[in-house]
Amino acid sequence: MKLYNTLTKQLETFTPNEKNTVRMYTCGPTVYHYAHIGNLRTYIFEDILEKGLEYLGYNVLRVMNVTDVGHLTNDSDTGEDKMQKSAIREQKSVYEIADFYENAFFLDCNKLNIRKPNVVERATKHIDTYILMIKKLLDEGYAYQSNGNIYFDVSKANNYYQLSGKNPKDLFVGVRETVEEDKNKRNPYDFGLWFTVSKFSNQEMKWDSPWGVGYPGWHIECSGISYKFLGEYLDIHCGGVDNIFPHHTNEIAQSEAFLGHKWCNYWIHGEHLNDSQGKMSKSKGEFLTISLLEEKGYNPLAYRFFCLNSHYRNQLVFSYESLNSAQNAYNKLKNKIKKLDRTPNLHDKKIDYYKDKFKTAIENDLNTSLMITIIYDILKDSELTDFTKLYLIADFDKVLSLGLIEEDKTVDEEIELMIMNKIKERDLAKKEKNYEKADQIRNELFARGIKIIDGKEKTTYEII
RNA sequence: GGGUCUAUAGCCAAGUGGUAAGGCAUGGGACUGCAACUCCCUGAUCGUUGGUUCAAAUCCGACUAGGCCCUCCA
Repeated sequence: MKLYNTLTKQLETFTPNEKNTVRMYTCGPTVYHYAHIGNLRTYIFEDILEKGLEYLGYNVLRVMNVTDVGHLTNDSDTGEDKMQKSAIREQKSVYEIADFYENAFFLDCNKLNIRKPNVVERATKHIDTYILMIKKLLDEGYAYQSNGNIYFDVSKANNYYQLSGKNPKDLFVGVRETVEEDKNKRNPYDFGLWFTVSKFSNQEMKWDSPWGVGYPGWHIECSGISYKFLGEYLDIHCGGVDNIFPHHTNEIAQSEAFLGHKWCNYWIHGEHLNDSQGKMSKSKGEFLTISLLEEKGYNPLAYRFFCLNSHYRNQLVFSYESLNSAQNAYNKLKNKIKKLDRTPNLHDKKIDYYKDKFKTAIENDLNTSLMITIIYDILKDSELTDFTKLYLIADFDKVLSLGLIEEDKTVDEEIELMIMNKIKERDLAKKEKNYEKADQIRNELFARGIKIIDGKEKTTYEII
């Protein structure tokens, strides 16, 4: 399996620390608002990675955090905590907000067939672990206390700039003016591990610590949760590209300083979904959520299909034109699969051939577009029986999770009889060239979710 | 300014040195009373420009355009 590693900036053959087990950590959502479809693109990619690894025979242990504390809001409103801000906006406690949006997040994931990771942990539930880590970092000189807060000293870290590819000499150039300099830091890239002096007024979430009552820095939660649930050695860490710096960079610094050795071997990042203006955000343009797409008549899985048609490391531009095209293609594809004959008749001559092709696509840095093409190839292959086609597609859909194989919709006999009578009636009307009546029957059935299909030999129907 | 990524038909997109997958849309045809569904046919020399090579969309350089990051972000 080849994956692009941000750490080394190249495609690498993936080898986990433990032979058949993959320890994988993925940064989760900050639950202060609904996720937009751009956020969800990253979770789709991670879902494919997890399932792809499983398809190749690995046992994947996946952990994800849910951030329910302490992130700043976007740059238009300075010095407010996102959770706090939502709490004020919605007049709920920060914990109620977190519960609500965490739930909403997993509902969205569910609609997109994104499987929930084995372990999902709230940031606020592991304060003791962060304190333990920070203590050690202080003891070993990686961190320092300054004016009530604890900071990580970036100059003590090995290869601090490796992941982001930044050059420390260019530190100050171009740093945004809106960012207020924290005078307590020794080095401008130093980052907070624990705050007792809050930038926010009425910070609601606070915990006791050896350094006073306060709250953890943003980066320590992922290092802490990963350490607690996956141990000292991590195989894969994922997230969106925007996390490369500073979040993941800082995670590496603090985790490796704490552990005293290399922590994670593969850093895999998903590119963004953009709109015509550039990066999608919650504060700009239309706030695109899965629910909004549903309201507009789109199937969430058509959005998944849209994402899978491109590569996770390519920026993808969202437009309704593209989504329409994806939904069209998705429906047609499902339609073709629905028409396959389900009579058991396995003919396995080419099963391995297609499975190998599919594996190769996974191994090629998750080439999802190619995976979908293989489905089309199978459908067109006249050497395969329908049953074999269904078997293969179902097998591949374990990774793609596009809901390609639907359960047979059974119709009870009474209704079936009714439909057949209607069809007979309509055929008669057609024979008599009474098209008005024929169309009326067709419309009537359609309104009840029954679609008439006029074939060459006979008329059939389909339940929609 | 520094870093990083990208540039393939109307749109999405694969391609990792040997003469351009796939999908959507368009147009034509078959089927139909009409329509829908379905089926068949239909399109590009790969941003520009140098170079390496027997051979480049694929490697290297320059240029152009664009995205993202530079302590909020998937």
